[in-house]
Amino acid sequence: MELDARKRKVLEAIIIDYIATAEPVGSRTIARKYNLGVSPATVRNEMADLEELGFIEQPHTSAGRVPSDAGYRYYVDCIMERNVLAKEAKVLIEQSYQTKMKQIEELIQLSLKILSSMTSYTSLVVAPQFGKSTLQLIQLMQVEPGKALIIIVTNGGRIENRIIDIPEAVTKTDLEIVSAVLNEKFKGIAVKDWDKIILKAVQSQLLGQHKVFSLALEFLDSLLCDEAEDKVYLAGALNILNQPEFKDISKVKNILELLENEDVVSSMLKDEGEGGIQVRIGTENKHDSIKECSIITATYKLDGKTFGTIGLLGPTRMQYAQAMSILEFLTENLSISLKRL
Amino acid sequence: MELDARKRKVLEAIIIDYIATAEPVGSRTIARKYNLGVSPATVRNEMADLEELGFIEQPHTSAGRVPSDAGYRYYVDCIMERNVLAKEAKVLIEQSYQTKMKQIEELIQLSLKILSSMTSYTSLVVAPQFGKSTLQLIQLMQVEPGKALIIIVTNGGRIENRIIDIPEAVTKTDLEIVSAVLNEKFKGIAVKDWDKIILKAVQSQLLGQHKVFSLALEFLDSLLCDEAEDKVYLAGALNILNQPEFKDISKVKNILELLENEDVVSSMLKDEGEGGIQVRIGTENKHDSIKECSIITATYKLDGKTFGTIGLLGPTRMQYAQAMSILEFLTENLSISLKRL
DNA sequence: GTTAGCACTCTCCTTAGTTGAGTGCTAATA
DNA sequence: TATTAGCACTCAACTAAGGAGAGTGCTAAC
Repeated sequence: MELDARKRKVLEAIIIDYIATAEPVGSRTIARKYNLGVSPATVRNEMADLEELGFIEQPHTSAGRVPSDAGYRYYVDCIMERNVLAKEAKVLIEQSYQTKMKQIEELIQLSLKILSSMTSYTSLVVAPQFGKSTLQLIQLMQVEPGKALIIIVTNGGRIENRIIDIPEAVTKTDLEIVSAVLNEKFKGIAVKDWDKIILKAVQSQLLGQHKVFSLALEFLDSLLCDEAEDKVYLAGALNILNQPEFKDISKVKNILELLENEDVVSSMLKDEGEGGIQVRIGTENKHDSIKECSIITATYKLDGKTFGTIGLLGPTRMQYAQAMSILEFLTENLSISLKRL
Repeated sequence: MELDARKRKVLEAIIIDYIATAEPVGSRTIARKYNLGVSPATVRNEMADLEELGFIEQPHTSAGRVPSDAGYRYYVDCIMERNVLAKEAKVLIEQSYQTKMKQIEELIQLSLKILSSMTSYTSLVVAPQFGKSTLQLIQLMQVEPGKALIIIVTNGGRIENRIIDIPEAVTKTDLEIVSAVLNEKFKGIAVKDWDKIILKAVQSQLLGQHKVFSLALEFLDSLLCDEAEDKVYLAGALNILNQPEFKDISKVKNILELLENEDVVSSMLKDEGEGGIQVRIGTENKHDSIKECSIITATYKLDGKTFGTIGLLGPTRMQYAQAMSILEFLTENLSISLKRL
């Protein structure tokens, strides 16, 4: 759809003004503040057209106009200029990533904090899907007779551990042998490639030797099952309370409840269209409670492969340009820090 | 302070009614609903006395009465009968603890969920202070050249790990030797007893042999420092939104912000008076944002020693008797499950 | 000591009127 | 033909006034 230049200007002015004020925008305001060089009457005519096209709406007869989801969509796709992030903001982000992180979780929490404090929206992450990591180390150790600690380390600094019950007869040496075999079999292989077939093969091949094998394999198997449940982190959820459109407590409650559900958050962030920054506006979201919100997502990488998704949740009346450029610059930095880990 | 029987009855009726309705209670309501066998006028006289004593208050001249913090305090200390928990509730809790838990964290999260769902208040835990645990296993492993994983397991199923940089020259055998020595020195000793003095002694004794020692000891040292920061968990924070006294969004915001701060939550739960169930009502709390809330806390144990604190946060208009008995029964079950871990 | 009766107070709700922002339409203008 | 000034109209938001209702404190009678 092509709009003529003036209509675009009017739409842009309405959106910018509404984003800033959260109040319906009138023709007079636009004509005066966004010097288009025409009278309010002319603007009114343009607005009537834009309304017919579905880009703006009137809350009630004698109010100003408010952008519709379609309006925001057009703005994001066709009007908005991709903001170049201010130097100070870049420096701020880069400095924040200077501190040495020890764990991948710390790094993610840090990223969320930066995002939320810079944008004052809610920031979300679905963490490294386990399946995409490759194994660096697997080790079994005796904790006390009858109990063993099994621990696996993957690239990106992720560590998983569990204590399992083992037969009392199993010795430390047994555990070391098992560890050695498992390391040999799985080291350097992506977790998602340890599919059931490989597991089964190893299992049938080695089962006779030690009961511990089957227990260890059980653990690995359960890890594979857990893989489906991505880990979710979020920060700045309470920023929602600052938005005037959410002064109604029941709306806020619905959103915050949604955010407490990891599966939901994970599905919210999953983007079909790979690559780059995705924007989902208002009703484009599946979940009812966030049909008045927009979500901006980006992916971060490790070893060149997409590793996880990080996103921002705000009202549809969102600072799209600014938020997108912050998110973009931050994911770059996150990916770099992740590699250094 | 001693109140005569009828004043106690009136106060009790006011509190029970107010807890149920969240509306100021009038003399007529009490006389009729809580059949005291006297007329509203008599009740009014009693109420005037109770107000003078500071146990109840009037929001405005022609409203009913509302309990004051002092009123709740008197009720909890002197009037309230300690509820015996209903069989069904006990069964519910016991059943919930049947499922086999693998990690202490899971166990705590489960407890919080039970608490919040049964009471519809917010439930809080400050987790096992590290210092109270005893070491079961400490182990160093090579992950890749130049990087080692250090892992320690304590009783109660707590596992801590970190990846540290080591000189590339360090071999697997070196790490095993170091692990063996550390295990020998520290196994079975409470973390808080590895005080700086012991650490220093070990350090000076062994430093010459391997650089890895100093790195490992550094890790242990940093664990000791981290000890001060208790881990905090919470569940059901959004239950606050259901309370009519918190329909004002700014109050809610203040409380939820407070709950996001781990140090604050930790200090809220710390109870000076050891043992048993503690109740802190309204202004008895230090933090301004929760001066309209009450907190009930209890401690749970491992090996006979107090291990952590679990608590409930609700409006001062709280179901004290019920909440206390649920909390009491739950901590017993939690302590038992913890031992089984 | 208890109670009925009554005047009084104060919040809450409803109604009506006023204000102001903003619109759409029409006719005049460039 | 596109633009604009003018004007009547609409509707939310605010304010003021007038009950209605709940509850009190006081007094006098029981």
